Amino acid sequence: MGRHSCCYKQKLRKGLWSPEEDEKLLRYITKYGHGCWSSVPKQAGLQRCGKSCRLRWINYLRPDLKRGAFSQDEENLIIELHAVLGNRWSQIAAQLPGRTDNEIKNLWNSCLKKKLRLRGIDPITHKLLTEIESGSDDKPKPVEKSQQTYNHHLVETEGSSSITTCSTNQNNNSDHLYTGNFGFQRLSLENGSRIAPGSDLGIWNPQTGRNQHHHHVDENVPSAVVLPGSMFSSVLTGYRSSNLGLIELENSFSTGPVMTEQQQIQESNYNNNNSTFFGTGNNLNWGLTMEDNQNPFAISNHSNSSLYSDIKSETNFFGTEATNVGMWPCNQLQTQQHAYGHI
DNA sequence: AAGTACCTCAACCGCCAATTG
DNA sequence: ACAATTGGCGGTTGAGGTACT
Repeated sequence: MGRHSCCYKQKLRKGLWSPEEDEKLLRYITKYGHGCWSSVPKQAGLQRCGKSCRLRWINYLRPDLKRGAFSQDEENLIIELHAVLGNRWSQIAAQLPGRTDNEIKNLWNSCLKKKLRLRGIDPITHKLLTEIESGSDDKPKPVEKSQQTYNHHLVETEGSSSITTCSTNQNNNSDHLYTGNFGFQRLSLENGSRIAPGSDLGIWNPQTGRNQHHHHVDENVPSAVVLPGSMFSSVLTGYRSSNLGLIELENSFSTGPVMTEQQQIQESNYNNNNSTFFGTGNNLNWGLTMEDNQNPFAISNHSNSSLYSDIKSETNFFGTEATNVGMWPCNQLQTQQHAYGHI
């Protein structure tokens, strides 16, 4: 197929749209909506195929488009999303209101790829070019779906190969392992922090202002389970870093509570009565937490409904957009939003 | 000034999956 | 159940503009 059947039935215009055509399409859709695209050109009096009308509307005419150059924030976000999603432009565009997949794709191909190379980063794998040249065996991102079947144990990864690279120093500061999301908060984990298996982690490079490495913490890290006390040693204001958690990648971009981790939590052998919360969340303004003394072990004995009984509203959750799973000290849960993060 | 190379970006192409009849 | 149609996506193209020689 390819070209739709309507294109064969009559001689249709191709190429750039004239202002008159734009006007016709805009007027028609504003008044009637697009409905079935294949019938739009006829109704609107256009010598175009429906597919062409759809594209013109989506990429140029619809009123919610943000015009003009991409901001630095947007560029950074695209780079981070690309590291996770690869060339899934429509999914990337879904995280940038007012931007189309087409323009993001164009920006990537014409500009961002080049910028990354200049920084010494491979735009396909998002790894340092020097690492690639030296023959690293690490597989490139994005994580394939098949890799996202995490096991459900929270384990200490200190000393494991997944995390030891985070302990190197750069710029006279420790090379923090940042966890977080695509919002505007960044949480740092000092070397030795405990990471959930199955997590995707990034290491923030202050020189480049972005993640330089991505690590997928092995699902079968053999260490024991514990998370005594605070997991996050500091909070910095900045941009996103990586995904940390147990939620499937696709779900991490959904808009409502992600229920899939329920089973994961229930199966967790996390067994600790101290103050650490195991928080889960997803994007936008929703997050799921376990309250009070409901450590995951205790919650695992609750009914399914109680596990998700506490859905935090916007006011209690500072995170935005894509989120995975995280942990934070309970004494900061309600009052110091920036401290616990939204992961 | 002219020719060429490069860049940007709107639009098309071809494929796939979902929907429709 | 099947084929045709449709919507959606990522890859690619090429016109027009700009920079360089």
